[in-house]
Amino acid sequence: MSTSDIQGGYHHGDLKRALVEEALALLGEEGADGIGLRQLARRVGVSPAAPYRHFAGRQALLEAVAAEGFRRFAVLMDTARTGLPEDGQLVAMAQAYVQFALEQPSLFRLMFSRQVDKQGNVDLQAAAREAYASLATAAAREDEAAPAETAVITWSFVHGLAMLLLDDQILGVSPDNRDSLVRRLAGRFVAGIRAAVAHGV
Amino acid sequence: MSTSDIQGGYHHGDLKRALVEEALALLGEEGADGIGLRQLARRVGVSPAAPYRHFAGRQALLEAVAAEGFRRFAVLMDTARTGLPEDGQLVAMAQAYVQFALEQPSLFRLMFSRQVDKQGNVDLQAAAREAYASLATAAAREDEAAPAETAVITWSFVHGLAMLLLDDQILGVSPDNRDSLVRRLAGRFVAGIRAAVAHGV
DNA sequence: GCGCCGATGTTAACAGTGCTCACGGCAGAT
DNA sequence: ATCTGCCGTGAGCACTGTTAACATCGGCGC
Repeated sequence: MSTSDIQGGYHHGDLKRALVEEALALLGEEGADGIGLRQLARRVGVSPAAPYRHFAGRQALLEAVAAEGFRRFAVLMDTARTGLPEDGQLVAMAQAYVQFALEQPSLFRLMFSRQVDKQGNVDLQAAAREAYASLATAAAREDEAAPAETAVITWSFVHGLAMLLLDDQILGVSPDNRDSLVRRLAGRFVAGIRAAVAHGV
Repeated sequence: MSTSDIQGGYHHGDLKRALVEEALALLGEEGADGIGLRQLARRVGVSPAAPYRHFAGRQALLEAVAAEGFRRFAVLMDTARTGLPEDGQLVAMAQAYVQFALEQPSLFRLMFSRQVDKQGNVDLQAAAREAYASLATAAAREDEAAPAETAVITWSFVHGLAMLLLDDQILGVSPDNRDSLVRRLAGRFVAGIRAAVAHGV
């Protein structure tokens, strides 16, 4: 009786999970602002106060959703690189990073918004770190002299690119040429790193 | 009688500006979520419905605040590069970019949040573009073969770095070593571009 | 089998919010 | 002096997060 059992009764069965899932579904339709505890409770079919048995408040619920988002993000990033030669992993992961951001814009925004507090939520913090781990590792491999710095630079570039695309800030980008743009930019960026490493900066 | 005149009367004088300024002040204290039209009206000393004479709604008010943020951002970026040799401008602007984000975290977040819609607000869109202009120009100068791509890559890197620092996502960063870290990373990034350009990628 | 009890749900209520609408007062143009 | 339009007021609606007191269920000790 652990996950989604006989939910037809006074007790729901697995309300906590149901709330998070419903919130994720709702995030696909509207932004994080439109996601409220009462609306969520209504959708799941419980009273407005029921969620408070499982979450300290709205923020706690949002943090649980964000943590789940980071877990899915981590899986996606890891899937993107498996089976590829080492010198192609970075570009592939950059594409996956951007793809996730654009396919789940509201979730991605929530994950990096101020509505969730990574300092005060260990679970969330751990999920976030894990998501970056594979990207950082691949980036660090490019530059054995200064792995940490190269990792941060790469991560910054990819994250920023995702953000700017999400904001539709880059001119002349349409859904069709977007993938190729990301591939081109990421390739160019990686080439820059390799050139710098090769010629000793 | 254009700005802040005799405000002691039935009519306020320059309520629109007063609301935006109060909102900016409030942003320094709490996040954008804590900023409400009623609270704002209360602080300024008008009735709850008064703001609706100047803004279509809460979102419009937030967009005006964000636009003002972009204008200040643009000034800061431009100030940062003036008087410097061309080959040092990029790093200086990167520092200014990050500094702005860290000094006004709530405003910066608002500027790039979904709460403001850059597509549907021409004023806001223009202010945003202007803010990036000088950074993009300086970046484009580095690579005459592919100026646009290099500009986007640089912009992505700087924006991502600011975001990650804002999120306290980068390990081992404290207020004292932060500036030097940004300078080092930005310098390294620029060196990468130059190496790639010099050796033809 | 029985009663208790903690976990989990419900109902009612409070304060606060965005937003709308009908109204009222001020100021400059006619 | 009157008219007109801008700008602020007040009341009210529907909604939200959150809390407190109460109800119900399932499992545990007896």
